[in-house]
Amino acid sequence: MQEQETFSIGALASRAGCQVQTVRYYEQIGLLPEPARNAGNQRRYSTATLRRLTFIRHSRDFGFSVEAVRELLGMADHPDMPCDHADAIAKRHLEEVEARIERLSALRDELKRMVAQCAGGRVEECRIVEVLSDHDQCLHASGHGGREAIR
Amino acid sequence: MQEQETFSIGALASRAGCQVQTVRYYEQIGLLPEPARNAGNQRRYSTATLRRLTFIRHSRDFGFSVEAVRELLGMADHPDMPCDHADAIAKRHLEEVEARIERLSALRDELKRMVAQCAGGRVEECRIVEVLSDHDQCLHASGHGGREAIR
DNA sequence: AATAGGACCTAAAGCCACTATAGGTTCAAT
DNA sequence: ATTGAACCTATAGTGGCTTTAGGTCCTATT
Repeated sequence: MQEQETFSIGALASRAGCQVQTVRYYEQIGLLPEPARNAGNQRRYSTATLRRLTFIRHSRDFGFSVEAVRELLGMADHPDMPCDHADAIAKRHLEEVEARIERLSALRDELKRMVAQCAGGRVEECRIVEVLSDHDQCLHASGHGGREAIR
Repeated sequence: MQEQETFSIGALASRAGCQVQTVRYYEQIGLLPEPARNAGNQRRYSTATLRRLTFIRHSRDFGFSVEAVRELLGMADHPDMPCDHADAIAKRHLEEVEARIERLSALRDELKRMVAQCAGGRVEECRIVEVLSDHDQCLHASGHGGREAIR
C-alpha cells in the first residue's frame, strides 16, 4: 500500500480558506485533533482533517457558535445516530437569525428616519444629535431594542 | 445659591439603565469625566453626567461603536459646529446595518432550506450535516457570505 | 555546501465592549 | 454598635479569533 499524502498547515489553511493561526486555534480548543509531526516538529495533515476543517469553517460561516460546531461535529462523527439534535440546533439558530434580522430592521428604520431629518446645519439643530440625546424622540420607545439589536 | 443635587454611581446607573461597572468602564476609557468624590471616596454625579451617560447608552443602543460615540459626544459638546460629520457617521452606520441585514437574510434563507430538507432520520442522511459538509450544496456559492454575515 | 528567505514553531497579548470575581471599605438604617 | 447593602480597586473572563515576539525549519538558489 502507498503512503498517505500529507500537507503542511499552510496548505491546509489555504485549501480551507482560513488562516494558519485559526487552524492552530481550533486544535487548541479541541475542534481539530492533534496532528502528526514531521522530523522538524511541523504539523502534517491528511485530507480527513481538511474535510473536518472545511465542515468547521462552513458551519462558522453559517453563524453557528463554536460550541454548536462542536456538537455538530460530534454528530457528523456518528452517522448512525438519529439527527434530531442537529435539527434542533439548526432550528434554534434559524430562530436567532430571524430575531436578529427583526431587531436590525427596527434599528435601520430609526436610523433612516434620523438621517433623513438632518438638514445639515449646526450641531445644535441636528436631528441626529438630538435623537441620540433623547430616547423619547424614537418612534418606538424600545424599538431598536437595546444592545441586543447589534448582535 | 443652593447646593447642586448629586447622586451615587448606583443611582446614576439605574437612571441610565445600565450597570454600575459599565459606568466605571466608561470613565476608564474616557467617555465619562472623572467625577467628584465624597469624604469616603465614593463617586458623586450630577444630572449633567446623567445626560451624558444617557446619550452614550442611547448611541450604543443604536449600534454605534464606542469610537463613534466618542466622536458624537465630541460634537454634542460643540453645538455651534457644523453637523456634517455626525451626519456622515450616522449614514455610514446605516449602510453597515443594511449590509448586515442583507447578509443575515441570505443566511436565513440557506438555513431555512437546510432545515426544511431534514427528514428527521439518521445523521448519515441528514441534510443539515450534509450541507455543512459540502459548500457546493448551498444555493449561492458564497451566499451566506462568510463570518461577516453574523456581525 | 552555504545562504537567504519564506514557512513554520510556541507562548502570550490584543481586540471589542463589557461582565464577573475577589477582597476590602463605607454608608444608612436599626 | 451592628448589620447588610452599596461602594471601592484591581484583575480576569467572555467569544473567536488575530497579532506580536522571538525563535527554528525547509527549500530553492548559488
